[in-house]
Amino acid sequence: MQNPLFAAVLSEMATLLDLENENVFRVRAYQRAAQIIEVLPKDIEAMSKEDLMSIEGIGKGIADKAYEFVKTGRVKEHLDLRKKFPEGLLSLLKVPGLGPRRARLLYDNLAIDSPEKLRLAAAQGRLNQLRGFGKKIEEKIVKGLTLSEETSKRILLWEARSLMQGMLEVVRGMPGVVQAEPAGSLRRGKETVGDLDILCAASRPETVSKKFSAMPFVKQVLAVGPTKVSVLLANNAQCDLRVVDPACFGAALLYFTGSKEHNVALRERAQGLGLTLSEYGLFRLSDRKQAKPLAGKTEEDVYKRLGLQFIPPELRENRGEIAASAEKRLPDLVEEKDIKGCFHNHTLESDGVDSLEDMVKAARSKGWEWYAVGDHSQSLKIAKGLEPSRLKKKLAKLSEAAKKNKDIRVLSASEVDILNDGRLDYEDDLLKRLDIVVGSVHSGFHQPEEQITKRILSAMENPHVDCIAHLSGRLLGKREPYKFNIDKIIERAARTGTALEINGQPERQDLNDVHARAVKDGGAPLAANTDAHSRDQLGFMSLAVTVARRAWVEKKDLLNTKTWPELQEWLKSR
DNA sequence: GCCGTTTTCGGCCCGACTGTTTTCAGTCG
Repeated sequence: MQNPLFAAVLSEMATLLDLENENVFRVRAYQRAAQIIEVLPKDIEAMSKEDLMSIEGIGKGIADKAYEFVKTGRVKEHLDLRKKFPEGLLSLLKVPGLGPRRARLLYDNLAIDSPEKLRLAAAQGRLNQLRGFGKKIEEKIVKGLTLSEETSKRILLWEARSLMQGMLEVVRGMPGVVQAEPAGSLRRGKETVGDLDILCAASRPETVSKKFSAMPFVKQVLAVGPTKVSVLLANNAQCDLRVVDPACFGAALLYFTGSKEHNVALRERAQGLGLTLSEYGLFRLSDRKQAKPLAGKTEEDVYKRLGLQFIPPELRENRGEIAASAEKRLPDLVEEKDIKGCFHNHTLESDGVDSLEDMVKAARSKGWEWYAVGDHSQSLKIAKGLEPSRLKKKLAKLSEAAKKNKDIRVLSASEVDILNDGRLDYEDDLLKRLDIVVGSVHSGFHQPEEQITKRILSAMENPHVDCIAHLSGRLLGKREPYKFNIDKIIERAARTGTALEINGQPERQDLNDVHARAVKDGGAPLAANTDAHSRDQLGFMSLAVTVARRAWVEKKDLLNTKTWPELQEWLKSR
């Protein structure tokens, strides 16, 4: 899969062209193309130039470069551009407050091409000899240097949601606040969140923004105006609060939720209709003073006036949702209330912390109809994986639990390692006795793509294997995914009817949204699992469902929306 | 660089905040 690499090349070209002071629209075209390629479900290697050019935003220029990249592994113009600037200049652009114009000034006049040189020059007071660099800018950049080191880490969605909960309570309790909602990538359910965005409607905006910037949890105020505040929280997470009039809350929520690309596409659509859209509402272009909004109180109103179905926030990434909405063919996204059970959970027999009885009790209180409990297999020693003798004992315990719990069907399961050579960690006659077998890769992460792919493919060929867990093996912010061929795996999963898991652990969220959508489009079954290691972690189902929604997944696409009789039928058919 | 029931040339989303500026450029989302 060359797509991520080529996307990175395009993105860097955009930055370099920007440094060259190229036409901003040319720069934007490269940025846009990079974003498109990054989430393209099809491998560019397998696409013709015509295929590529049929995608909106990709023309002859980019298609030619894609062809060059696939063929030679590089793009000549990219290398030529790189020669013009030293490597460190690109890292300067990551400093908050430093964009291409100022970075170029620093480089041309003071030969500054790294954060270290910048810090030194600032300390020597050499910055303010430059035109446009006053004392304040200098201060801002020095602060930004430290800040970029501290805040470069994105927060996991799970953590961000719980932080947001607290902030919302505070904002909603402020005098004059009518309404407050989370916005930004958190509302869209992205796997990680760069900052926390809150939108609120209030009668007197300036008192809210003032009050907010003085809250005890605010460590530093980055910017404060009458309607917009940016602060750093105690944990170095950035939080933006925007205060608007209740009459335009919908337009503002739309704008503040993003994504940026979705908003741009919406505004372009508005223009085509002779309208203009901003956070203040939808207006006629002829209404210069924006005196009479056509829509703005709710998001639904704005979409409707643009001739669109309401688009759920999880889909707002400009990945075809606007066209689908215009043609009234948006998916009916799965919801957490549709979930009837879960395939992949652990108990204290291996590396969980709660007993089988407690896990079942927790599953029942979620209203599930069935629940599969499985621990790790013998090879995973670090997690106290079960040898065959212990597994057999556990099977007896499970059938006892199944007898005791009439209102929830307790199923026997195991998370079985796919060994380095592709064999499974238990013999077939033992696997046969389990209701659900979940196959996982927990070792050999550094094997070449072909070998890991082969292991997973051969596991799927085993008729006892029902589901493959956390396909990529990634841990967000800690471990990169190993290399595997997603197309081959999806094809095999569709043929063998093996489900691919959407794992709800906050660090995994694996499959990711792009892969999960490709699985759906490829006709293979999906299962949303908590991979819970404690009672509380059954809550991770909400994360798995969020990923599924971002992947355009409907109720019918997820195995664990099946009722117990439906699931029985599926198990029998395997 | 991309795109076209106004156009193959001339457009290309929209606004807030900041700082250094006497009217606006740069950055950010």
